[in-house]
Amino acid sequence: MNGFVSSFTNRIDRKGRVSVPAPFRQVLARDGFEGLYCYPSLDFSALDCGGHGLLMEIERQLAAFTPFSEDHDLLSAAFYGASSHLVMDGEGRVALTDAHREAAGIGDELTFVGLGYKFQIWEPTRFAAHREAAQRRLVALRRGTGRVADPNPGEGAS
Amino acid sequence: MNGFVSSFTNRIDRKGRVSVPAPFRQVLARDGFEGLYCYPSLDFSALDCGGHGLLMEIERQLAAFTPFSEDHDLLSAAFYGASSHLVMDGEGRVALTDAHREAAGIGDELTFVGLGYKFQIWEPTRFAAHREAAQRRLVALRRGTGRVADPNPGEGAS
DNA sequence: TGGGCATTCATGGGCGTCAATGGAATCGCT
DNA sequence: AGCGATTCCATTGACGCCCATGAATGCCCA
Repeated sequence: MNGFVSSFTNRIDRKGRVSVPAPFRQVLARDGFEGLYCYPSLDFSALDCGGHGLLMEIERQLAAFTPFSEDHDLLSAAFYGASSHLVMDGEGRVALTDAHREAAGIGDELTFVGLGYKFQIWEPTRFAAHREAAQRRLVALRRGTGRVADPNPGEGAS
Repeated sequence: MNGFVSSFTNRIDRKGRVSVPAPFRQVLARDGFEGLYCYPSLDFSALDCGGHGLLMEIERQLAAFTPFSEDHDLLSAAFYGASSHLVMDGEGRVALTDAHREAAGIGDELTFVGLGYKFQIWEPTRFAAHREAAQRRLVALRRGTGRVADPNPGEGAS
């Protein structure tokens, strides 16, 4: 297991800096990525972040379109154009761009959320709502497949 | 037999630590997992815990969705985002996160419940109720299916 | 077979280290 | 020199690591 796991909430100081959680820094270091790759999510009001693993995944997606085609260039613009390469200071902090902070509706606090091959940055309140939605969706999906027999279908969940 | 079996109730000290039952530690050691993987159950107000076996099960489920799809990110958030990799100290203790303790309604005591390939962590009172419900349902199921001819259908089980 | 001994475990606490955070100092560019 | 941006240092709180205690269990031997 060497992906991004768990979630952490950190504060942004008045200079716009925020500490990247130490476990995530370790994953990035193992990944060999200097700093942090980051762009607004296409699906949520959050930021997608990662290192080489994420970049490779993006390129893999782009490879599905013929180079120099209009679609390819459009996608490239969407990904690369809106993304930035954040560098960490000696203490492992980064400064988000204003555009990114706006895109995610972030004030003076944010939540790092591990998603395995990448992680997301959320405004904490929005993430709380998002997580609930995610769990409901997961339960619905699993009920649909009926893969796992539930020993106690009547009892409440959290 | 090398799964998680039986249940144990331990106390949480004022530093938030709790001893993982020695038998469970041995199972994890045999599994080769350093520490303990843990996330809130989707069905109950409890925590699901385990080692490599549990992680592989999660990855297997996520693999059914293409990366970057909305569902994939949702599921990742529900699993990885809500989970944590707890490391044990020299005495085999772990510290639950506040979020996890809240999710399971845990105060200063908790119950480890072996489920074979994984185990759960419950607030002791809630688990007592859960176990009763489970037994009632088991009896009902057996009556309904009539799977094995029961010479004494009126008497209780176990 | 009963008592004593050794070991394992759960639990409590002290202490050093690291991470998160805040602020000062320095550098670079104009 | 002025201003923003980057680098460096200080504080504080959390966490990991270590040792002590005490209870319970299993083992050995008389």
